[in-house]
Amino acid sequence: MSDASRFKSDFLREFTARGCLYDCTDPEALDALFARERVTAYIGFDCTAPSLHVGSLVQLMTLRRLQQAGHRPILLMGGGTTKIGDPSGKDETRLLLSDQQIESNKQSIVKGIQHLLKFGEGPCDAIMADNAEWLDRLEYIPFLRDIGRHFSVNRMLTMDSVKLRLEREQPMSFLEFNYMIMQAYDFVELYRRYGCRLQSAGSDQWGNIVSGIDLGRRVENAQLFGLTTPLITTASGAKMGKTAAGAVWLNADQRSPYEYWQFWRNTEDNDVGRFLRLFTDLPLAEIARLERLEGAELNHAKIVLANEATAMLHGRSIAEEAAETARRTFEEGTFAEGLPTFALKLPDGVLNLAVATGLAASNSEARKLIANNGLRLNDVAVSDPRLQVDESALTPEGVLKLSSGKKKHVLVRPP
RNA sequence: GGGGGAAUGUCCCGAGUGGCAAAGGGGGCGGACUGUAAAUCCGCUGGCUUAGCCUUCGUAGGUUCGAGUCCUACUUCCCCCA
Repeated sequence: MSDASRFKSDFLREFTARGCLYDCTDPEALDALFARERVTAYIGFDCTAPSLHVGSLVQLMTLRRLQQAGHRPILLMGGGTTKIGDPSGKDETRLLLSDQQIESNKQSIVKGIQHLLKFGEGPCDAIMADNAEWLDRLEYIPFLRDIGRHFSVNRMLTMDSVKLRLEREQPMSFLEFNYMIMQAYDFVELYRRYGCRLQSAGSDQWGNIVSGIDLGRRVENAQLFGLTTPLITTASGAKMGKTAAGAVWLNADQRSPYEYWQFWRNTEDNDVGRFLRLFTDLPLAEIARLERLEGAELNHAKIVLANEATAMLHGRSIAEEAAETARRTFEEGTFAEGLPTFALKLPDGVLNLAVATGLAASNSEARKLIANNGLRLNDVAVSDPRLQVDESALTPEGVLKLSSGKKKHVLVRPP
């Protein structure tokens, strides 16, 4: 699947060369379709949280690359399917969200990723849809007769999303069992509404995609396609986008642009080239050059990666600010205004400050951090957990820098 | 319907003779070494007003000076017989 030269279409050549392609139904026919006409394609995102995280970035990049190659992407928000919950890859049923929660998550998600795609009325402007528009209105009996009859329960039981749950003896409700059918129906509905021919997603969605393709053939006699991207892990094998502090959210109000920049800056050496290809728009030749850097020189490539990834999500000037904050903090070791800042009243104990700024989860954890020589106040290690911090500790700039370890720094500025 | 087994530190896996804040991993955090990398080594890893106190071993009761450990009931899951 990695040989880009076998494709004729610009999109699939580029997509493959960047390491985005995992699997594809009928690659030859899809390639021909891409080469021949403007293709409408979609990816669905459920609204389970107020923000997507880095784990969804490959999918978002797919939509972006489709658009760049002159095709038309559909961003499908799962306002309806989120009410059911996707069982794929999960051992346990997810908590059900309220309709209001789903709606508010949807708004927030869309806001967070607006820079990645160009929406509008043009021929390859992105379209936003919400499957609640059609799923909420389904009538049970007609739906079962028109759509349900095309699904074989025997076959559904063999799909990984269901099979794995059954094999591991984890309960699966009938509600979740229906998720696959809803997703399949989405594909058909998007075909009817927008002439959508392709669904893309992560490789764990293969079964759901194929179900949609089958359904399209049966009810619309349409030839639909599926394209999956690899599950991205780091070179050390960890799932990407999960850090100790939790998921790497895309929305700025959950993970500041500076922290987002830092996330990319801390990429492992062995991931730099791959991540540049997957997560930036830089030309492949430029990436090849950056990737050849060795030793400490590779840090330059990581900075480029952080700049590009942050600029794409938040805009170029915000990325530059983040880069400058990082440069001042790490290269000069000085105070940088762009660090996460907390307004806290000042005569206070260090333990309280560490907890209030999120550097420690509890007083006990803060004590342990101090015992391990890991907490620093204005770059000086704190040795006494009972230390009281007052205004005299403020720098000339009127702030206080508190650090946990070498990398996590925050500022405290009294109100 | 009958019989047997399992549930442990709210990240995961997992040991646990009646004295247990509970072995050992993984993961995570901190330190050393570095390049804000990896690998390696060391420390920490329930909470609090931290020489002490409080809350934890599926749920609810009970026996005991003392229960993760014994008894009873319940819940969920696994295996066997019908």
